[in-house]
Amino acid sequence: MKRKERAAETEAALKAAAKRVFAERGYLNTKITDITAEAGRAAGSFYNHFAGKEALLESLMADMSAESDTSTSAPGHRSDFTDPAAVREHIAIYVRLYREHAATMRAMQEAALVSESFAATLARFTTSEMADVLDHVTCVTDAGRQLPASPEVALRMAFSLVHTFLQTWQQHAGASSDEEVTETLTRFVYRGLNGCDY
Amino acid sequence: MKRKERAAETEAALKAAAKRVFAERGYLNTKITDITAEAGRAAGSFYNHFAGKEALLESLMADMSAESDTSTSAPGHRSDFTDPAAVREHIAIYVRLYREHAATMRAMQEAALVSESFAATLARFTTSEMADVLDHVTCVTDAGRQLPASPEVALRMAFSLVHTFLQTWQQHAGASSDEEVTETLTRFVYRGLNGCDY
DNA sequence: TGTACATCAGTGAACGCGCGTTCACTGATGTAC
DNA sequence: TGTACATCAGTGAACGCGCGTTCACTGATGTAC
Repeated sequence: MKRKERAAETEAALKAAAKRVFAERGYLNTKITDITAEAGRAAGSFYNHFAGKEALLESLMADMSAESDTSTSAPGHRSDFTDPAAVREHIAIYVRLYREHAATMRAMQEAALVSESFAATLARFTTSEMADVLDHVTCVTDAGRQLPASPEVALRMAFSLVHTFLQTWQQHAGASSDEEVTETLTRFVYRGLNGCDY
Repeated sequence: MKRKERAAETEAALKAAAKRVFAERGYLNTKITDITAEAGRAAGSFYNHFAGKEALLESLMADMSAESDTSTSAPGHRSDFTDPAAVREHIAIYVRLYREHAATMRAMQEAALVSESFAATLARFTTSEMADVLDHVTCVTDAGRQLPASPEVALRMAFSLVHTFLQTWQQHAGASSDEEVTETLTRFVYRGLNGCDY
């Protein structure tokens, strides 16, 4: 079975190369031959593994989704967003996910701007991520505090804040540590949701 | 001088057509001939007025910048962000600007992803917008309250929150009025900056 | 175990599509005398 | 005011570049007997 191994190796090499190249010059600016060159393979080889650049990105996205599922299903996590630690914990998970998959995130963002179907995929991803924590937000109203909007909208704002901030922050990479970023985001989001500081 | 009039008319028609087409299918997905067709002109006519799609977008961007300058220089506006009305007023201005120039905003966003120079232009625009209100934010610390981060970073978070929210909101267009959107954003931003509700 | 054939991963030159850009042309407007 | 020529905005068919995609070929791995 050396054949399948070899094929799997090449496929992995193409995906890894794609991530590197996407991170460097972006998804839309990347040509198929950029990926194959970075992976050290011939142009034609690409199509033994993917139908096109879109299919490759879908594959990268699937990897990220899978990893996201495992990290959110960690047991015993705090689930009440009136508790600053709970907010911080969830943001930290997201910061880690973003750091690992920054290239895929950026690529998805670009693809979503251009393609309806990628926009839908990305929207589905975000929605599913939000669904996992929606009940954490309703704890705020249960505690007698007032959210800035409906739970769905408030959560969407929190997510877009985290998302955009991580995006701009990782461009000026290494400016600050994960912990600092997490703390800053936690402060703003906690206040926004709860209407008070901690 | 009928010639110059006619040329100016065509140029205006091309810009207006571009805005419509950009809004509908995005900047990157738009071909030169899409714009000329929408404007009811021949393909070749385009190059009498613009060196390319980029130059046209730069022109639209310049229009937006100009308008932004006039609207922020309105006299007698409230400039202390410990006052909810001041926050609301500024957000309202931004909501209006965004509504007017949604197509240009979206186009710039897309162009910035693909081109360094557009990324720089957009960054400059955002920075200059932020500079106009930075002192409003420092009022918060002057009043003895604690910002969630440095004034620059806190303001950047507020901006990206507003920006992203408007972007997703105008996709599901007409879901809510300008006033509602302004109020929702004001709530979240005010809390985030001041650490308390109003 | 050896031989003959089949299958598969990988190669890279070549093909062809899509679209930006050009350019010779037209008709209208402006200018010179 | 009239005539002859110049200039300009606009036209759209055609050209050509860039890049995605194909395909005949190679050498290696697997299979049949």
